[in-house]
Amino acid sequence: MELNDKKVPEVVIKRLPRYYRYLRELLNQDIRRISSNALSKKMNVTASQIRQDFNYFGGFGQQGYGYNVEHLITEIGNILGLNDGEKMIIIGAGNLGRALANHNSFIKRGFKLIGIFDNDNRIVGSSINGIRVMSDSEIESFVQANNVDIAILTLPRSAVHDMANRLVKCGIRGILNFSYSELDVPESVPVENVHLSDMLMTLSYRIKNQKD
Amino acid sequence: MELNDKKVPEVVIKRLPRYYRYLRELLNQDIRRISSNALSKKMNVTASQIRQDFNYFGGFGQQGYGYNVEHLITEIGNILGLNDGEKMIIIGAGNLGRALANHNSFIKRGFKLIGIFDNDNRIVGSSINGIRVMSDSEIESFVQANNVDIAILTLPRSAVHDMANRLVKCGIRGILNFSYSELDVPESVPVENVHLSDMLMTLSYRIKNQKD
DNA sequence: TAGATTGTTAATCGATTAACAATC
DNA sequence: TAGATTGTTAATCGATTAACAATC
Repeated sequence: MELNDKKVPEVVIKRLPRYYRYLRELLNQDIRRISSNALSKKMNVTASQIRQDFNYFGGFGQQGYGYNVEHLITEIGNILGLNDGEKMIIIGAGNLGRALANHNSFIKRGFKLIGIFDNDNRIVGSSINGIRVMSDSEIESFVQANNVDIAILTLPRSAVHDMANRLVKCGIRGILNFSYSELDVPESVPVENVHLSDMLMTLSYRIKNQKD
Repeated sequence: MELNDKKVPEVVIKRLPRYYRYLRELLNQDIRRISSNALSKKMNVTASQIRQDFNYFGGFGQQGYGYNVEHLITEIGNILGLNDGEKMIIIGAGNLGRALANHNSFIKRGFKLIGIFDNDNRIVGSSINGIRVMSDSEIESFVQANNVDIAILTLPRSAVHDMANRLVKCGIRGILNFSYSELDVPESVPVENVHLSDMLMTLSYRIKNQKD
């Protein structure tokens, strides 16, 4: 499947995981074929948008038939790189880091958690969900030796900037950041931020303005 | 400050917490006044957008001077309802629920965590970060008695739909959902989803397409 | 007053929706 | 073949950016 020359808008990329989720649910229910119209009703978007979105990547349907669910899942999975077995590490084995390490459902879908790091020597050497906790000082060598793709940062705000710099220097390819602070890394290293406070604030606004 | 009659776009609301964060940082550095232009450089957005955004709420600046940082923080805080002392509960005291309960920085900013619930009787009655863990069966009475605003759901996928229904019935006003499943609640109850798998997928795509 | 910077209108850009010819 | 539904172009809508008059 050749990519169109048109650049895929960010907003389309953000929708792909949601399509992926719904399509897998369909397949679970043994629904093997679906039209953009039927899918649009389930997902509460327009059929037009679905067809436009898929056509950024070349069109996966067939006129008069619709889309083959299994095929579509495979294609979207490939677009998202879910079959590449991206390797992840968690940095910061505090409450949140440990929770994420234990939460297998966050971690599956083709992503492999291969290391956890902390600067507290009392827990270095222990194991969380079968994964060894290593010392912060080993990060560089580990990332390079294992070609780590993604680092999940669950560090205090004060530590996160230095850590991001270290990671960029040793070749990390992407960062999922849970610290309440925006990272200043080169454009070439994509960052996704999970700012829970921001989400609470947005929620608060929406609650407050419910009846205006 | 009177609201304009124009409806505030969702995308503007989503930006408010980020403004709030940056402005607080400025105040920390004892910067008491800033122009849209200076702020735009720090935040990597256009000055035009900043002025447009603020003017949805009536305009907080002064020609020839710029914006008073402290005043702006207060106004945005009010818009977001951060001074309303919204009350929250966490439902599901597994790894993630406990991590969130312990993570005071997620919880501050005017949001009050007043209860944790779980269906495992072995932990009911214990305490996490000074907050009592109660039984699932007490949720309805607790929400009603305490006027709980927000429920944070850290439940298994299978349990989350029923729970959302129970919460809506007893008058919850908003939901922050960590389960990998979309909730089907009335429009009147805003939901924010934290879908970590989706974020990893987006990150994966961006890594994969870095050099195209 | 002169300079700076907002508030606001107008122009541009991009994303969503509608429409329909192509085609399975 | 007739019916269905895509792929794709055109129309609409909304959000961002530019420009500048108002004003501190």
